Amino acid sequence: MPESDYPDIRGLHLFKDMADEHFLSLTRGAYVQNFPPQIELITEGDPSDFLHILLSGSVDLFSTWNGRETSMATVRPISTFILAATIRDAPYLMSARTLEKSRIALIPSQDVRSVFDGDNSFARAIVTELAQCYRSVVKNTKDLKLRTSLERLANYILRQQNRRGGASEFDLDFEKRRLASFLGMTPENLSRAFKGLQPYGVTVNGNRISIDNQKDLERFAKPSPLIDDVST
Amino acid sequence: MPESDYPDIRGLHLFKDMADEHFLSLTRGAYVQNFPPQIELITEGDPSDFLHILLSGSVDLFSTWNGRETSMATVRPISTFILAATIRDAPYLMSARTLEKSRIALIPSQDVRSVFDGDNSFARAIVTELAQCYRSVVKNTKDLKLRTSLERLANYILRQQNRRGGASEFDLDFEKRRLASFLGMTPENLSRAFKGLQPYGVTVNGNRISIDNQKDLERFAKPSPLIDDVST
DNA sequence: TTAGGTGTTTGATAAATATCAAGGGGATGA
DNA sequence: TCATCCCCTTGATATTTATCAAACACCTAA
Repeated sequence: MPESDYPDIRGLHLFKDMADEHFLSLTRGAYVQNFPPQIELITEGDPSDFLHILLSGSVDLFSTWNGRETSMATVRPISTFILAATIRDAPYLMSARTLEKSRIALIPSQDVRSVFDGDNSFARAIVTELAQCYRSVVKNTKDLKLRTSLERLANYILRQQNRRGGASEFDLDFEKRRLASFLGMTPENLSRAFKGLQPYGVTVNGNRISIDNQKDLERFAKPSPLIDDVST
Repeated sequence: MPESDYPDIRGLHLFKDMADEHFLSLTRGAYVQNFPPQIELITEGDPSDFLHILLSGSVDLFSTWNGRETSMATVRPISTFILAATIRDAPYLMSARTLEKSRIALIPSQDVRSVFDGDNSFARAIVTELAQCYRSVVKNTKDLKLRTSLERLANYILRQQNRRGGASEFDLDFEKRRLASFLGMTPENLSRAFKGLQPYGVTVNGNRISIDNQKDLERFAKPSPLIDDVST
């Protein structure tokens, strides 16, 4: 693994407080690779040989069953993915594919587990990270079970807006059909859902979303910190 | 906290390997309480003051939004709940209510966090537990997004059957309307879904489920270890 | 510039799911 | 024993969501 990648990884909350020697023993066995778009990095059900760290690009986590497929999450740099499987030495529950050209560090899961046994601040960082991941998935379940697809879309738009500091116009950062899959609907219905938000002041032009009437949209979407806040 | 409760709690994976002195400092501040049925123990959004451990009885974790409510999980003894919120010192994402008369140990979250900082085997046990919880929720999301309600019910029945060692007849262990909510459907539709499984050899009589044609049901349900296995 | 290809949108229709209203059945308590 | 309550079921209907087919828009490469 090239030393130039060290700072990025070291800066992650997960690795920030651990002892230098342990960090080194993680990076010793690690390697970094560049992948083209649309490469399947991980297939669900496979043993979790590596903890993955996305350094640049983006990765889609998805799952399949009985010929159907659904997008579970999008990973953006710089963050790890498939941490829980690594920790439990259990098979991956989700598959992963690159969405664009991506640079990814791979740390042997075995190394992660043994350093985790020997380095307490690393173990603690993992706990915090996992608790965060857990809470994200719980929020997602609430979103799915308590809201209609129109409400999910409305709240998604508000969350995106928040991520961009509240701008009233912004571009969707991925394909609509993947957004549809992530929101648990078909592309056709996403298209209709965008229209269904017009009465609340949402205009769509290609990938560009404008929120013309913030208040109306919020009144409809009823965002809740216990579902929509990213951090807590 | 009465000493008679120590062994049960100490036996949990979470507390098994920790130092005696740390276990004592957890139990010192803890107390045990008996609750009648239908008591709301926790309200989502509240600060996570206590880690809860269910010693006997059963507890429903549920969430609400905009006047709607959905059951997220059922907790059975002996296990903890609301671990992630405790760790992150973040508000509860789910509410909890007793389903029957329940005995619950309450450990101040502050104590959990400080022991967690000082006891490595405790920290590691928490990681393992959290990773497990995370994976459960991911499986649940896959179940929700990839399956129709009929398929979810069919797989639920097979999972229950597994939990009871494969018996071809068993009783549902909770109200159908809560099962419906857990599976993400209305009580009316659950009722119809049970009928919809008759062609696959499922008979329902009150709370009693019989699987008359295991093969047929499995062929329809297509259970997958990556969604339906409890352990991995 | 044009021809394909891919992703999106639209319309028509079908399927799945929810809602509303009424009826049934078992438990509980007077 | 009967009345009451609560839950579950059933039927009719409405809403939501998916599917299928076709048109459209945009991009890329010849």
